[in-house]
Amino acid sequence: MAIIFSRKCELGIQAVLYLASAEGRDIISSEEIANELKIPKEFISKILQELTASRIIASKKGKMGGFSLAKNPNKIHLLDIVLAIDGSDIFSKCVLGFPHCSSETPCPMHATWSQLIDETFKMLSEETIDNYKNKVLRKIESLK
Amino acid sequence: MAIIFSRKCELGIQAVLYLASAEGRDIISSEEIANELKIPKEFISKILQELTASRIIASKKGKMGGFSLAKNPNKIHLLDIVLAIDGSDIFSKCVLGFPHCSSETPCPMHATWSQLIDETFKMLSEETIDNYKNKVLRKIESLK
DNA sequence: TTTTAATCAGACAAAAACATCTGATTTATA
DNA sequence: TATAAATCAGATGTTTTTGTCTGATTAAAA
Repeated sequence: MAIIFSRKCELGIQAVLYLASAEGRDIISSEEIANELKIPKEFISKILQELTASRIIASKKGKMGGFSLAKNPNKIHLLDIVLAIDGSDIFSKCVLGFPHCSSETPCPMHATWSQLIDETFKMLSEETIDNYKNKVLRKIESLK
Repeated sequence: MAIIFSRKCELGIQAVLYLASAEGRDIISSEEIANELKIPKEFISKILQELTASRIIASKKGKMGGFSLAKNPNKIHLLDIVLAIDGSDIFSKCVLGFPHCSSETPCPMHATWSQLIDETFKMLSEETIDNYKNKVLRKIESLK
C-alpha cells in the first residue's frame, strides 16, 4: 500500500493544529490531545516528544504540565512538521526507487514527477499552521 | 519515513517499462529483468505474478518461458500499475489520517491536498508506458 | 521420454513501522 | 514535605512490508 506521510507525521500535524486551535489556553496535556483526536495517549506522547526535540512545540514537565506551540502559528509551516518527523526523503528520493536519480541520470519519470513534487513542496512550505487551525476544530466535532 | 509508492510498485513500474523497452524481442525471463534492474530475482518474480494476475503483462510457463506486455504499450497507463499493486488508497485516503474525510467533513488540509492529488492522478492516468520506455534503457545503462 | 529451464503458489524469515509499557524525573499543590 | 499528575527515556511487543525459500507444475529441447 502506498502512503504519503507516516502515521507519526499525520498525527504530529493533527496535534500541532490542535495546539494552535487552543490559543489563549496556555498548556494542553497529551491526554487531552489523545482524547480529542481519538488516538492512543502513549503513541501521541512519543510524537509530542519528537516535536518538542525539534522545537516546534514546547513542553512543561510536572503536575499541570503539557505542551504548547514554541512559536507564533504563522511562523510554523506544515513543512517544518513533515521534515521533523518524516525527513526529506519524499522530496529527494527517486519515485521509482532507482539509485542516484537526478537530472544528470534521470529515471523515466524524473521530469514529470519533479514538477508535482515541487508543487507539493511549495504548498507545504508556504502554508502555515495559522491558516488551518480553525478548520481542525470542525473536523474534531465530526469525530464525536 | 514517508513514501509515495510501495517498493513493490516501484519495481513493478520498472519491470513493465523494461518489458516495453524490449519490443521486438518476444519474451523476457524474470532472471533477465532482475539482472538488468539489479534487483532480487525472487522478489521481482512475485511482482511479475501480480502484474500477470492483473492482466497488465502476460506470462508463458515452462522452458523458454517468461513475460511480455499484455497489450500495446500506448494502452498501458502508469495508473494501471499503481492501482494493481498499491490500490487506490493514495487517491482516496485522508492525507492527515482522519477517518471519513470528504468535502462534507473535510480535514484541515482537504482542499489544498485534493488539488495536488488530482493533478497526480491526472498525470498517472494520462501518461502511458509508451511515453517512457526509451528513457528506461538510458537509466539502466547508468546502473552498470 | 527424460532432462532442463522457466513460472506459480504458498510458506517462511527479516526488517521496519506502529504501538504499548514501565519506571524515572519533574513540578504544583494540599 | 508528601502526594499527585504530568513529561521523558528506553525497552518491549505487535503488525505490516519486504524479501527468500521450497516444491509443484509447465513446456521446450535433447
